[in-house]
Amino acid sequence: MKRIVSAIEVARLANVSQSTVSRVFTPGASVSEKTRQRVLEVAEQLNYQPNALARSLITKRTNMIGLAMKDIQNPFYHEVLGIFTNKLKAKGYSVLFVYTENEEIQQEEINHFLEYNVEGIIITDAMLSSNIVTKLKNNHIPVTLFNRYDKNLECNSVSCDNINAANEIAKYVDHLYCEKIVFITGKINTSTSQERQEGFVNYFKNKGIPVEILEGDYTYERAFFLTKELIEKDYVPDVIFGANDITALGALDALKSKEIKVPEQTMVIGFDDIKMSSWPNYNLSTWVQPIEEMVDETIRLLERNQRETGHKTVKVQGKFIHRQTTK
Amino acid sequence: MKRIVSAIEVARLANVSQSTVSRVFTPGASVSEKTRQRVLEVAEQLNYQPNALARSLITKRTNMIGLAMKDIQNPFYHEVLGIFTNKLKAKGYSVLFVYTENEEIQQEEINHFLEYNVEGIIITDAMLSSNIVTKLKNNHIPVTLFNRYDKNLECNSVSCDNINAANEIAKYVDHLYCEKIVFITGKINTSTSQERQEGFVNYFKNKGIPVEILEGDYTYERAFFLTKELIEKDYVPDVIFGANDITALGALDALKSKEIKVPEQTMVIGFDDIKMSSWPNYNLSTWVQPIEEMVDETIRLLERNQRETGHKTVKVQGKFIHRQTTK
DNA sequence: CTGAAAGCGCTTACAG
DNA sequence: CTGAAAGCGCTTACAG
Repeated sequence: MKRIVSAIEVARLANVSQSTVSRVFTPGASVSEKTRQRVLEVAEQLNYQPNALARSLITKRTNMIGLAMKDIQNPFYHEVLGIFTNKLKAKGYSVLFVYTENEEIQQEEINHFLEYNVEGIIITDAMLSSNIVTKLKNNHIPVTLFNRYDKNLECNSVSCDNINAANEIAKYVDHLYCEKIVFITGKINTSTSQERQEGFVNYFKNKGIPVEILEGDYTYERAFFLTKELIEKDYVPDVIFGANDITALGALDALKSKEIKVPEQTMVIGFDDIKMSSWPNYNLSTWVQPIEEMVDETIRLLERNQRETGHKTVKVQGKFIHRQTTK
Repeated sequence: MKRIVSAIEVARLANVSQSTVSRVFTPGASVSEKTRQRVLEVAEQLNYQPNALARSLITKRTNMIGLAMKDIQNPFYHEVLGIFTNKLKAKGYSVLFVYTENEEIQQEEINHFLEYNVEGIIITDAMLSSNIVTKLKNNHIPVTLFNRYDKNLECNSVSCDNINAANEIAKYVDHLYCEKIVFITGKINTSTSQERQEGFVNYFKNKGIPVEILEGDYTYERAFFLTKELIEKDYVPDVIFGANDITALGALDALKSKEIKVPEQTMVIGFDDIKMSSWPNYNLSTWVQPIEEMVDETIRLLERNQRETGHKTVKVQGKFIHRQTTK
């Protein structure tokens, strides 16, 4: 049904060899201007387009990057996705996209990437087993974890310096003389939630100030419920720090529904700076993850691995942005 | 640097021909159980994986679908993306993902898909020029517009029956005895906004009731601004119908910021039923687009075109869901 | 600057 | 059930 026009047909019509047609479509190859024009004309007329698959087979370069993503729920990752595809496109890569439902990427999804010979894999918001990392290493295909980190995994990782960020937030909260301090975690098995908790709680531990830890799961609904429950138990915190913005937004809405004044009675702080956080109705104070920078670093690590082996861990800083939910 | 293990190497080690190795990895091909086991073992040991590129070259099937998406801002499309990739994966397709910044998909993006010989293209939340549609038709590659429609374009289209939906909403509003009725449009050059406006406005036109049209652009910010402006001019509508949920949410927040009681003073209705609309703090009444059904239809149309030519337009119905922003 | 030829890693008639 | 061989559409030394 579908007939692919090949270089041979163009060659015949243009009265050149197939090699010459190929050269016309290979940047940098030497072809006389006259020949080039003729070939281009015929190609246009025949609707010819070089077959990337055949080309990849011989050049061993596919220009494809596998991108796996979880948690399509969190708007943060949509921004991430948009930036990744744009930057990757600008560098001439295509994106093979996989949406995964598990916290850990499955063998099946990785096989998929391998079959297509992707030149690199980016995993956002999910983890890999060390088995898979090893397998990938054997196949010499570089992997970068985006916004996740595991010191036992021998692969690249790019994330925010969560510990330091949470520490800064704690410092900020502390200078506001808060006593009743609440941290709502994200999914507790994620490095992001663990690190943010560590940075936040440790600061106060050193000062002998207790922090109430509530186990969330990075969803709005859970944070809403937890906060509501808190208020119903007559516990009105001075500040709630949510492990991400969605969490903080859930807490914020629960506070509002209970008619707690923000920031007067309770302050709320998030993490990510998703678009919604700056909506007039929320105006959430939060930690800005520098997505662009993180994406750039991720791509840089991947490209670096095309020349040399080994893996690197990159932590970017980001910054606190003060809006209306903190004093 | 990267060395691909080929079927030849497996064949040598397993003491069979390369053809046999190939057969082991071709479902339905006849191989003796004994041979199969031996080959599988060696393959495992060598970390062998059939090369999808080489396979595609000869079978003329790539199992790749090109998915182009705009407006990564609207959460509706994230849900769409998640469902598409899952359903496509379940059918054995890979997704080549492109994020586009223009309302109209560019030639460049399409070329990209063509080079990789995708078996079908899905365009969500964006349009195509008729030029490109023609080119695609010449290349026999089926296209389906998702949530967009243009009667002049000779390609498949799947969308909600927006006219009827908006008509139903109008009917609902009407039985509540509203007089001051506002419609906030989306991007005015989109079929979705146009159709929703048509269905809504025509109903009232027939009754001689005027509808105030405000030109939005499918963003929260714009809707917030327009609504705020309205209230500041002392015009408090009985109902605001936003062309999508994000628009309605912007209007809703503006109303709240002006301390207008919802739904008592002003009712608000959206379209899409994104996750946020059911957040406790919003509880937006809206029209549910049946995404799953729409995605299924889209894939069905694409697969249909592998057997027969021609194009179809599918309209699904969806339903109104009453929450707290309407009486 | 250009052509003939080898080869990338597969599938699939064809023959046995 | 299995192997030898042709061929998918390209790139790229090699030779001229």
